[in-house]
Amino acid sequence: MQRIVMHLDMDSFYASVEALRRPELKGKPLAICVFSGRTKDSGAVASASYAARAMGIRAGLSIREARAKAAAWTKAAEGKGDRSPSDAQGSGEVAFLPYDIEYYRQVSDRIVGILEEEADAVQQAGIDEAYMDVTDRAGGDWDRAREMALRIKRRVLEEEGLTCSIGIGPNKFVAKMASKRQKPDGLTVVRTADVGGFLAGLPVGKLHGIGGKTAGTLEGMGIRTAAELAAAPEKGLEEAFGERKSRLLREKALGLEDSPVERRLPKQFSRLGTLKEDTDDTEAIMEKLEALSGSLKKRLDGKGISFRTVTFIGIDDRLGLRTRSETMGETADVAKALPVLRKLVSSFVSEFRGRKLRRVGLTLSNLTYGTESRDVKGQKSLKEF
DNA sequence: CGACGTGTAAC
DNA sequence: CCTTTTACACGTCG
Repeated sequence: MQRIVMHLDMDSFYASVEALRRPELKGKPLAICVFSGRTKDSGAVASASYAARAMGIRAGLSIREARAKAAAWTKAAEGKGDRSPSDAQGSGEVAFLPYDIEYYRQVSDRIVGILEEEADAVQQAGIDEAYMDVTDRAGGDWDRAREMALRIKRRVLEEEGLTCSIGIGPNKFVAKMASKRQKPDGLTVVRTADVGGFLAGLPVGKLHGIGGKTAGTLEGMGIRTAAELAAAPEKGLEEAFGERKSRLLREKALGLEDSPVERRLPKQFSRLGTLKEDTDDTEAIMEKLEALSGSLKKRLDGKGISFRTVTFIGIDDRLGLRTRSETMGETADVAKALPVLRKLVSSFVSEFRGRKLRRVGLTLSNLTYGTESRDVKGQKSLKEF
């Protein structure tokens, strides 16, 4: 049977969730911010509501830049005595709210619960998106799949008060591209026969998985659209990208992909934070790492996860990132990670003497789920579950 | 092959 | 002067 896959993407997820908590904010320009704590306004925007996006505020901007955009907008509106619809909704009063990932995770988990009731298989792909395989339930019928998507959108709206956009296609890649087509509150179906036409005119950089670097290289080769990429001579691509990646690029251009929708367990957990001031002092760094590891501990303990590999992440004053890691002989808990981190940090600072760090963090990986322990060869040595 | 470090990508 | 978190590919080393 022809596979049918959906991709659901929540609309400006963080901002919409905050608007639910504080209904007076609904429809207003909101910027959900990660305040780094270094200065009053240091940090970045993690998500912006649609009213804020209309002012040019979007995820990734520094909070300072976002405030400048908000101010510029207000000034322009005042100067013209203008009250256009988007700005009647509250220009000049962009709400800059702190981001609350714990809470967003709770909402996200409930939405995934809904999806699991509606689909044959669900794969979470980030806090605000998920793939669903609906082949069996739709009986391979695109119209039925569309009805299912409408039902999912209705349930998410009724039960969580949130809108989302859904794309439907013959595989995950096309479904993902389709969900981006119409937002917010969109629904886009791309049948197998329509895949070619759907992708052909898209700039290569818009294809999921092709970022700035790859798009730049392709453009340098005169390849600008998916159709041009699909038709590009194999030889040139392989010279630039190697065999494996070339094949991947070609498949993207053609919308060919067939990986299953499957529940995945995280392979690593990490936390990164900004130091009050740049430092090369092991003790100051350890203090920050202890705080960060505490929040990781909560997440791991709750799920009964242990790990073998600890990675120290250091980001210097020029924003260059370096890592140092060590794998232990047996699975460990967070308490055992601290002495390992201390070792990694001190070797790091002596190696990069004079290079002060701005941000530090840690990653825990090589995970073991459940209560079993594991020896060096990765064999389960106690109870299987 | 496992371990380690880096780059790319998406969020 | 700028966030966070995760995944994965690739090169290299022993």
